[in-house]
Amino acid sequence: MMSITDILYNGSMSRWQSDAQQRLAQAALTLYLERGFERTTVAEIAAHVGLTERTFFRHFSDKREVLFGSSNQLQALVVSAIMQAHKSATPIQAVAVGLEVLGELFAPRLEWSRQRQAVINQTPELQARELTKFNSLAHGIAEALQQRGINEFTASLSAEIGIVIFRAVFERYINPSNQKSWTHLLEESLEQVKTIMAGLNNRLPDVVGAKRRR
Amino acid sequence: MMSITDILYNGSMSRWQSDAQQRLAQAALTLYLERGFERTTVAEIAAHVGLTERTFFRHFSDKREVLFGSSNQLQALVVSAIMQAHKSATPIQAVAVGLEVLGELFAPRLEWSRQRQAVINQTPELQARELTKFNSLAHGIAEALQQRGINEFTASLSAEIGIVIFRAVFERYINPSNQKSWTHLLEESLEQVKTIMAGLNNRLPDVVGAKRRR
DNA sequence: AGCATTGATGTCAGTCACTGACATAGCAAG
DNA sequence: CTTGCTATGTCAGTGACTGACATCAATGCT
Repeated sequence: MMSITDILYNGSMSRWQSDAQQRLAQAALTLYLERGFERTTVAEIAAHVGLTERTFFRHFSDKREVLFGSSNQLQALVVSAIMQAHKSATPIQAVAVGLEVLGELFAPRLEWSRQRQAVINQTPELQARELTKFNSLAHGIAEALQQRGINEFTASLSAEIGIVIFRAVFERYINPSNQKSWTHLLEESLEQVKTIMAGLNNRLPDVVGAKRRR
Repeated sequence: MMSITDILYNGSMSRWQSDAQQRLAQAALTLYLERGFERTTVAEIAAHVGLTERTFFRHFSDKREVLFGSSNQLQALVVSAIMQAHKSATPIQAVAVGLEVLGELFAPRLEWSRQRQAVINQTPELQARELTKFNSLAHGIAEALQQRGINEFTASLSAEIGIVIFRAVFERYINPSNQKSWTHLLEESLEQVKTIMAGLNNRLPDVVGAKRRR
């Protein structure tokens, strides 16, 4: 069974020039915070660590991607947890198990996560990239659920609900005034979504039905 | 009370050169379908309707945005319907009402919607833009729900669940093999999400709990 | 009719993200 | 010491997007 560190560890550490990648990512975050994303040029980032624009693009496909290196690891973690969830777990329970393990991922990097999120929240281009990462994560989760024998429709709906919940939990977890644990916030959000959907049963004096009957 | 056509009608029609915008959008979709998004240049699109690259950018902020002109109207429609939903409707019912009216929007434009979606599905850049539109729509819905007196947490969760459901419905509605009505697909998806969330109650032989107790 | 105004468009020069082709240099293994 | 691999540099180029300024036709006012 893979441990968290197994999954997180980047196996292929080339011996020279150990961490151009890391240094570029750090410099990028710093500059994005100082000058803003749009007002910092890739050449600047590279120069700040003694490298060239061209080298930056050999490490990151994109000016945006430099902030999203960890999302692959995140996805691997969630998927792995979901596949190991108890066989009798329902789809939403499996997703919950997958999301719960992320608490251990963010706890140590709280301050970094806040800075990163501050930049993203100021930059539409980065928000768009974040959304595509979430979308990719949803697909990964849906796939994992299908391997648990769940049909595609249920799997993708469950996965996307998982993302909705993840985003809600993360936003509140990151908030400086938050006191609650990751797991606690997760349970609250799950419960809230369940409650919301139970609201489907409410009898209406017919407004929806009115159109349907036409 | 505003009608659909009231909302959709673009009030400020300048009399000259009435539809450079429309013609650019049409040419763009056509070219994106033929050559693919990345292999068509903005200059080409403009040239195809006898205009200049610079003029394109006066009508659309972006090479992508040319495919998303109708999303503002869509958002206005949904929001308007939600605000007019019966007072006793639960949050998810209000959202359902909002989504239902979209059936009338897509039915007449089915073929166009399919072509547009075909291009988007082939182009990551456009998928990202689509996700930001959905995100914006979610914010609009959440705001509308808050104006109905719903707290922010419930409102934004309901709104994002609404988006998840919308995407599921739309994807199936667009599918050439689909026979079901928009409303029918909507009801199915709502019911499915409710069922999924009900799966939270399943008693587990403890896998989730195991970690929590540690 | 004549003239000033306004809004849509054109022209031009420039910035910056990103790419392909080719060159260099350090370290490793034989 | 030579051969090879890999990270990096250099350079030229494309295409999205912007700002500044010019043009031109339709409008409205006199």
